[in-house]
Amino acid sequence: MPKNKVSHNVVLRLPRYLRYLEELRVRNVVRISSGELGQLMGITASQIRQDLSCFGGFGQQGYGYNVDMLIKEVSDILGIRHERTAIVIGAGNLGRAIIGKFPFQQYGFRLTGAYDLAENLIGEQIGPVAIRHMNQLATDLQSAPPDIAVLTMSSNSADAIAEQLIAAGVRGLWNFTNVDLTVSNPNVVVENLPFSDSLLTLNYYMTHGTNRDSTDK
Amino acid sequence: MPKNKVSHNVVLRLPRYLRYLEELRVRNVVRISSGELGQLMGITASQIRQDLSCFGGFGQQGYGYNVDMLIKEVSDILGIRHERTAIVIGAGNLGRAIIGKFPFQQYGFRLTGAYDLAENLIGEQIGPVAIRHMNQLATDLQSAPPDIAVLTMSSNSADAIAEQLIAAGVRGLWNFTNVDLTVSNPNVVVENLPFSDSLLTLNYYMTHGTNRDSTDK
DNA sequence: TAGATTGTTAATCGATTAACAATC
DNA sequence: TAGATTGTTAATCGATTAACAATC
Repeated sequence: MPKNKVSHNVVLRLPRYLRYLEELRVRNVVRISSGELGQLMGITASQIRQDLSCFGGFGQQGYGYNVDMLIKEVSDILGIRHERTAIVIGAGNLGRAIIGKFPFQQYGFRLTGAYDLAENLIGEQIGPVAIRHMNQLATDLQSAPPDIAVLTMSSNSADAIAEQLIAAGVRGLWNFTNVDLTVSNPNVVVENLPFSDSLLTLNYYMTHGTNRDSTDK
Repeated sequence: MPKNKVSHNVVLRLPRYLRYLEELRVRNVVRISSGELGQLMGITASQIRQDLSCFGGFGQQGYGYNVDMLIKEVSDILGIRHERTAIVIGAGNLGRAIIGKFPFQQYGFRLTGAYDLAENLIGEQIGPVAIRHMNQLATDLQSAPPDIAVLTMSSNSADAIAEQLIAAGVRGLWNFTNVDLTVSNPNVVVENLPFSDSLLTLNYYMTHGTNRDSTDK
């Protein structure tokens, strides 16, 4: 569908566009120009138009973009239309937070299972799912592998479990453990989200100053 | 301390260098060349040398880099040496996960408080801290504002609380809510970590294929 | 219509990669 | 010493910004 090559940087900005557009919709804003949106997001109007033009012409000269329509378009680009299934591996506090609070539906996902090793958690109902024991995972995967798995268990089992999931046909890994997963299968997509990297980035700028562009002597 | 301008991209890679180096140390690897490290991380040797050279010459011709020494240097660059204090706002599952599991110490932080609105949580001890009521925050901030605050409460109070924290002297915000915080004060650093962006990026590549570079017809 | 704003092409800027002399 | 690998300069590549004709 994309007209040209779409750079990774563009892909990273798309979800942010969507968030800002949804906030505009909440505020009952009907139309927005690239100039206004850029000001809101702290980026140039040029960049917005350039980014969107990778996927089509969604605006109108002299008018700008219809917020509702652009939300639909960006959602489609991000694949939200495809209903996908997800399971969560690990029902500790992080797993619970994600199972209970994360709005999977809003992003086109349906939560179909959650797994943990701790006996005392098995059977507990959180949000839409009941926690099952890890030793049931293999069987469950065989009957109906989910599209993605959310990894919130401890880092040391990450590689082995990832391998098992991929062998069963899981096509996406949303990885909250602190080890980068690298997967050879080119049909499997991995998104690593190491919290520590984010804190260290914060710490860097607290230490060296936030003047990313200024001429520091 | 940095010799030249340090681009944001470089800063984003530093924590990842640190993670890989620490893994090498665990595996008792004493020295590593930019070539080997690059292969491990999936980036070019040139990039590693270029990145590190922003901060100094840490290697040795014909030898490469001493792992231990480079860990120290990168840690220093990232400001881990500075002992900093942190509080967590919000003691729901996500807050608990972070309070209980995140290795703040390893990154130079000391957790000094946690706050929530829910009466039934007040006083509960998690890891090193006892949960206090949000209405004590103002007083606590007055006597000893922390260096950073970790925001894990619901998005709708984010702006107001951020403002309160900054007014009290907090210099860094590690923001897990789903709204971007933008802060006018140039001395305050914000790191937004919206989970949804990450899931949508995953979804994009699942939808369009992961061939970031291949010539897609 | 006149004004506003798009999509796109061209110009600029910055980041990554390649190359190599220096040297451990 | 010969081989390996750095730090750095130069070349390439890609991403962002600027400009503008097209047009709602």
